[in-house]
Amino acid sequence: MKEKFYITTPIYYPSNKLTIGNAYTNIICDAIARWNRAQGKDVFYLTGTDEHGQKISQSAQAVGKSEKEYLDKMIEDTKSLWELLDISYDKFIRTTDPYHEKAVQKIFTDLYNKGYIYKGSYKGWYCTPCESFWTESQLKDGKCPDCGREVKFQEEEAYFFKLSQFGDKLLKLYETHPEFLQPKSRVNEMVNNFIKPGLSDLCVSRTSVKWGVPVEFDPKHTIYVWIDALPNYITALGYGSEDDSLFKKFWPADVHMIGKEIVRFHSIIWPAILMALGLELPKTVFGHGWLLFGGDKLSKSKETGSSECVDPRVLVPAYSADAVRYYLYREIPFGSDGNYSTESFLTRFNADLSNNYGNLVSRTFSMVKKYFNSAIPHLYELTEDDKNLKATVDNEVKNAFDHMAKYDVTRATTSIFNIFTEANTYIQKVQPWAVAKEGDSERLCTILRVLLETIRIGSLLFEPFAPNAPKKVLTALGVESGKFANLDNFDGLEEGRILESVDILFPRLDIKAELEKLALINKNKQ
RNA sequence: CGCGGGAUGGAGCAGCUCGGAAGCUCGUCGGGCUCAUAACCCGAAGGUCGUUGGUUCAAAUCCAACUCCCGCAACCA
Repeated sequence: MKEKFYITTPIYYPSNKLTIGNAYTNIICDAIARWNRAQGKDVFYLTGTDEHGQKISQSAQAVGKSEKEYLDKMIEDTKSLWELLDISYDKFIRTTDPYHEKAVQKIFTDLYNKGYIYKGSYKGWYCTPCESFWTESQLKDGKCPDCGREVKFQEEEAYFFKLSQFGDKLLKLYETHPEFLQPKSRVNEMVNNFIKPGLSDLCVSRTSVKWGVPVEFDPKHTIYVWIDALPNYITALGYGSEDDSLFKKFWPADVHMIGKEIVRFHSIIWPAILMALGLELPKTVFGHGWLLFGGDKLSKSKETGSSECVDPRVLVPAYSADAVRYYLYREIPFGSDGNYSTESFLTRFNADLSNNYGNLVSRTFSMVKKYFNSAIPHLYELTEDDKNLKATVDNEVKNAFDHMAKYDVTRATTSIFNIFTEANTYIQKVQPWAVAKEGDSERLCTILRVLLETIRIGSLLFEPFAPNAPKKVLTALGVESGKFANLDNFDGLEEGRILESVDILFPRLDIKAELEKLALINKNKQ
């Protein structure tokens, strides 16, 4: 049986248009999903949206629509964004999908029957216009942190999940499974901030919020976000429905990829819920860092006001999904926060994609055309130079695999590009044009074959990150894309086959002109 | 004393777990090549590794104190 691989993104809250920050998570997951598929694994890649709660109702009202109408439009936008970025998800879950709502009710009832949920009362500071409860510490100068108006202390009936029982079990989980929560530095944060001070029980229902899933046995309550949103990872697989074959096949998840701000929910609340349900825990929860803009965190409101144009809906049509994706993998150190800047995006585009990879393909193909009428030449005996290049390729292939096993897309892409850099250096060293002048045809054959094979291997490895340009190259080479094969040898091409010509993959950019262009677009948007 | 992360040549970063002649990318300057997308290759300049003190034959790396920046504190990826 094929090895399975289950990867998830968070489900996004569509109270606003998604930003490049949300897209970052999906872009990372996409490379990991494609990488695993290329290895022949049976991959399930899940993404979706979290569609309940007060804010959705408010956002819908603001534009004079029903929740359903509002959401359908937002979900359409979200899906088109994923399409734009070539996100190859296998399933898109909406928490308003009927099968999810049913399963969530079952889970809630199940937890109640098992004694993990009890009825109590929720006390807090209530802001009437916002219809929201706030804790003491959330208040800003004793007023509502959202609207700044007066709040009053209120009490309402609510159901609670016995989170407080799980402190020790969670500590033990972190201890015995250090790979559960990554990067490691996040473990201390959780333990010191939340577990050590003692976990309190979690409020899991509301009577004041109408837009939500009703509690089966007490319908004036709606199920609050925790038990509604987090279980999407299992309901998407059919848990709690008639057909749970996918659940049996894919659960537990290999990795929940999330942003660091929701680490707490995924490393404390979610495993506690799973333990209570008696289910297996995900193998890894990975809290990646954020994109920073001039050192600031991106927020939805800041995006338009920023001097940077970071809207993927603008960047992708102008520079390709490959470029936007590659930039994020390469420039943002995986796991940590990283700075996004338009200038460094454009610089990387030129330096890595045009000059290094694109030009390598271009110069090699042009020589094969010029010297051999585009027929893939024979590989004769390797010289020292050839063997050195081969050694580098072998080594970087291995590195790329090691890094991807840890989901480190930054180091993986770095390794892959080392291959292209090394190939460019090799060309300069062996000077095929000089060999051609000397008339040493055998040597020339070998040099170009070595280069084509190196390009083949590099392109195969690069394809999960940038699904378009490498595929063009592989197609031109007559190699099946999306499938790792012959990565350890120079025997993956069909001798004599005629290379198809390839257009310029990444046309070099005039950075100054592009910056001006983007600034103008950004200005008009405001 | 709330918790956590960071401070390394002009810019962005790696190295710090297991101390031993400071590295990468971009930029700048000089040279080479001519197959290629004015691309590619080689070389050079540029850093008292936040501050102070300690351990050591030896510290960016370990220890202590301090300064500055950033994030989190029950749902902004």
